[in-house]
Amino acid sequence: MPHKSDPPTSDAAARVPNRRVNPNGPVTADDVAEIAGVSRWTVTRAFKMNASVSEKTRAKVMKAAEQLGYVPDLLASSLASERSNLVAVLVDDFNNPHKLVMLERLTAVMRRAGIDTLLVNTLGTEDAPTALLNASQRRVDAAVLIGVNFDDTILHTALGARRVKKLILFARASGNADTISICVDDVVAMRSITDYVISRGYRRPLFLAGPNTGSAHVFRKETFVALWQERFGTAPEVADVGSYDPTRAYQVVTETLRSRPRPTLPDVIVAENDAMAIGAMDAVRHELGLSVPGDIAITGFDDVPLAGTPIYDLTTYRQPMTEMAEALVQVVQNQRGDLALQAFTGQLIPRSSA
Amino acid sequence: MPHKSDPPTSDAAARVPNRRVNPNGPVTADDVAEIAGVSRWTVTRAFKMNASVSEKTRAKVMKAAEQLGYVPDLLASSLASERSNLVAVLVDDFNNPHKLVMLERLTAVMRRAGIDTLLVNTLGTEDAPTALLNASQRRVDAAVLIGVNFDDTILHTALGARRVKKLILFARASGNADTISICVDDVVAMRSITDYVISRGYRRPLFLAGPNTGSAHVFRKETFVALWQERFGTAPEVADVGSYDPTRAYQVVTETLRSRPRPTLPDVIVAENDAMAIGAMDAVRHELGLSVPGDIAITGFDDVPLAGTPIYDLTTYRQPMTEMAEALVQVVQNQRGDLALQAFTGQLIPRSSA
DNA sequence: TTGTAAGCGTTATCAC
DNA sequence: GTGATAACGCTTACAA
Repeated sequence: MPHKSDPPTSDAAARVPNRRVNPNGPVTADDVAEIAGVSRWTVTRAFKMNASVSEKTRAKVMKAAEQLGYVPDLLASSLASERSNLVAVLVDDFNNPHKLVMLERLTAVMRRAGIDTLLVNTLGTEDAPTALLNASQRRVDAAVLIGVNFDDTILHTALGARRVKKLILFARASGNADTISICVDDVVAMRSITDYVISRGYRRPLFLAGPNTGSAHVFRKETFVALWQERFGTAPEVADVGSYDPTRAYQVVTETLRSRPRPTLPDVIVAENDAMAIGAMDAVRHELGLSVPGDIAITGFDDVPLAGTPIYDLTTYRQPMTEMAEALVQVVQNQRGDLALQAFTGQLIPRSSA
Repeated sequence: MPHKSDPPTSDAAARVPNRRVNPNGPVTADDVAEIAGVSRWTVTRAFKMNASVSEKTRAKVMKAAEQLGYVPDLLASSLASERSNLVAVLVDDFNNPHKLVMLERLTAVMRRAGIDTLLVNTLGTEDAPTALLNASQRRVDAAVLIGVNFDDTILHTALGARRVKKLILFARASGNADTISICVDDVVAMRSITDYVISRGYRRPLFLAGPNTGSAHVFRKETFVALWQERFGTAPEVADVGSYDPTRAYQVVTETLRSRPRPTLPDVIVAENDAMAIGAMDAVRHELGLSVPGDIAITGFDDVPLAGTPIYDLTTYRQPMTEMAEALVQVVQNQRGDLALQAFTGQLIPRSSA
């Protein structure tokens, strides 16, 4: 046993297991074990919820731990076990303020569940697979995509034999059957928006569509068009903005409507999300000199903070973020792994813009 | 040597080091080493930048790694070494859209430097110490505070003997000498805003102040008041909003100015940040029915995306986020650890609001 | 330049 | 309910 031969160290105590050489170093479970007079494993158990430890022993351990300032090392724990309690959240679009709302809910709910968040900026669409690989190197329990331009087919290919255990689309439906998706039911949501718009008497809608991504798609445009067609027999006008950028929406609305005779203007703009709705409203007021909703009404989707301000007061649709985040936690913790798609129902928030 | 006695496994090969028992498990450096015909340590070296490996050996290793789909395990690496290349970013205020800009810059710059971001939602001010402790359990190389309500004195106390190696305040000055702070020089910034306001002929300012936090303070109000006093011999009017909330700013501006005779109204509102400036502008237009800048001009601070839109077109001050993020990386990587305070200079962005 | 042996601080397994 | 021992996959120190 060559590795058991006499070490060159002068101090024999340095070789004795369960004895700290450097009393100033980080406190480990061994230190606590020694003080508490139990084994290291018992210390570990005391820090777990469902472990079989007698209350007496646990109290003894906790006292020693507090005394020493011991807290379990999550890194060592992750290495030794199958779970890291770490989830990567990949974001590729930091322009939409709704991302901040999502991040807030996600981090709050996950932290309460003992899950930490690795925030990964994909630095542009092309980089997403690399970002995912990077996250996998930290052994995340799951990777959550809350961006818009991800193509989960590409991601799956890129992942290949990698060890990202779960790939979850958040607030976005997936065309890919083996990708878990947690989102609102776009059909239900658009139906309630469409019903509202119709009930308010609007008859010349302009639908403002966002980016047309591959599989991580929202089905809002398709749904609205289908419902309108079904109801009135005519297809509604659609303008493609191409991205969820309010500035682009501003430009597209301006270009689309600027030189039109008044009677041919839409009476309502139905935007795929609030960011575009806000850009559209700015354009209607600022560039076209028209009033909202007097001349043109507007609806959005997401209920970003700005939508609730008196300036915009936007009629929109709110997704149940907390519920969705809680579902995500359950999926990560394997309490709901069977469901590939989880569709939630949000609520219409009627305000004065439409 | 009891632990070296015959194992119950039927296959003797399972006991031989450097040989995989389960060929389907995760690929380790040992696997690559075997294929490449080198030692595990050489494989590790090949994946480091400044390691002393011959190009030939490295090529051999990389080929084997690619073939096996090997990537280094950052968790194991962190456990074994002193560096985790992981930085915790603590946020306690997800309402300010500027946070999204900061997060974008921070994550982008850090990721390019090989540093991953742990996003920690402090769930309210009281929870900050717990959040920090939580981050320390992941052995982060540094904790960055980009919130506004942190009191780094409390944090320091709470930290005590914990192993958060560095505590860094980002975009916020510190009153605490042993806390590193990376931010713009508020005095320089406010001087350029004040000079601009004065040069445009405004003489009846209203300063809109944010929360008055303990040590993680901004010195914008103090600076503006001092400069104005110095220049005109009179103290400018100040209204305390108490938080960086546009809705609060909206209310405060409305209440403060609503019933005032026109000649006593301010001719310019200098807000401590864009969020408040935007709320103020909405109030001036919507509640007071006045025009900007015709009746009342407005300036902000941060240059959030919304500030650049035609509706607000806000005169503001832009912080050099990328530079600041790069400085942060250098601090984290110990290339600048000597500096306690790093003050950057941003630039005034003149627009039509003032 | 490359290899060997001993950790890093947990968890897993299986005894007692 | 509790304890001993071997992983987990890498880095450090030192030897070759």
